[in-house]
Amino acid sequence: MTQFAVDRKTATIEQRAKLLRGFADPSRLAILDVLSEGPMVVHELVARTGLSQPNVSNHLRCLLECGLVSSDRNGRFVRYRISSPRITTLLTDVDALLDVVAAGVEACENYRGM
Amino acid sequence: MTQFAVDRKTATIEQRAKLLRGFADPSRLAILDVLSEGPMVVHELVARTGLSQPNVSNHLRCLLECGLVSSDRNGRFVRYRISSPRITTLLTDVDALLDVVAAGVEACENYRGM
DNA sequence: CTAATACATCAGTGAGAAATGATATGACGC
DNA sequence: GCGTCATATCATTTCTCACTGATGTATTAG
Repeated sequence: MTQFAVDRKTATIEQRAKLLRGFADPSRLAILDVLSEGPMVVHELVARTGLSQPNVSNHLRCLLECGLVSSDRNGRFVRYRISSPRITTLLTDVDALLDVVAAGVEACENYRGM
Repeated sequence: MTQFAVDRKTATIEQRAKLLRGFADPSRLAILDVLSEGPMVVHELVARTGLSQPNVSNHLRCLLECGLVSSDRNGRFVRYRISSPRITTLLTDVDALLDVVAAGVEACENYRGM
């Protein structure tokens, strides 16, 4: 039974990893952070994040395909917004966890140096 | 003020990305998933996850440095456990978000195929 | 003291994604 | 129609990380 439980969850572990990869990038986190203040068009996101325009567009496409943001076109402008409040909840919990493990994360040598 | 808020958060965006990278790997998620059932020694984790022993040790070191797990030695055995209930909360939120965006995540072509 | 077990570390390799620059599409003003 | 602005796509380069296999260290048994 325990073994079966592992097998059953293994299927969704790949999904979890894929979803978390969607979040685990400074550029996308910056975009989501700005979008948490409200819907915004692309050139505003470019200005607010300091990222290049193609870069922002690429990340937005990624976030859009994954369903993390939604968009609606108005003339030349495309406005993006966070698609679900559960995303905000998740990011809030990340910050809550960082309150506990921030020092350890800072010290962790395994990932690209900050 | 808004600009300052962005600057203030920019510092922690790197932390968030780094923390989320710690989660965004199938092997580490599998380890955390098994550990959510209770503390366990390394060779049990190896058996339960099907990963190689050096691989498990490497990921455990990563998780340990980041403060996501803690360990205590007992003779030849080292027992690992999840360090904070907030980690479980976070993983629960991931599953809750997947309930909404699972289809989009599946369809997303940007990351490594499953 | 020797061997075996449990775990950790290291170097090398390969896959994959992030950023950039150039370019393409699409909509509006003139 | 023409130029321009807003956004999207593409190709290339670079960098990073996950896995493997071999080896190192610690602890217990005999």
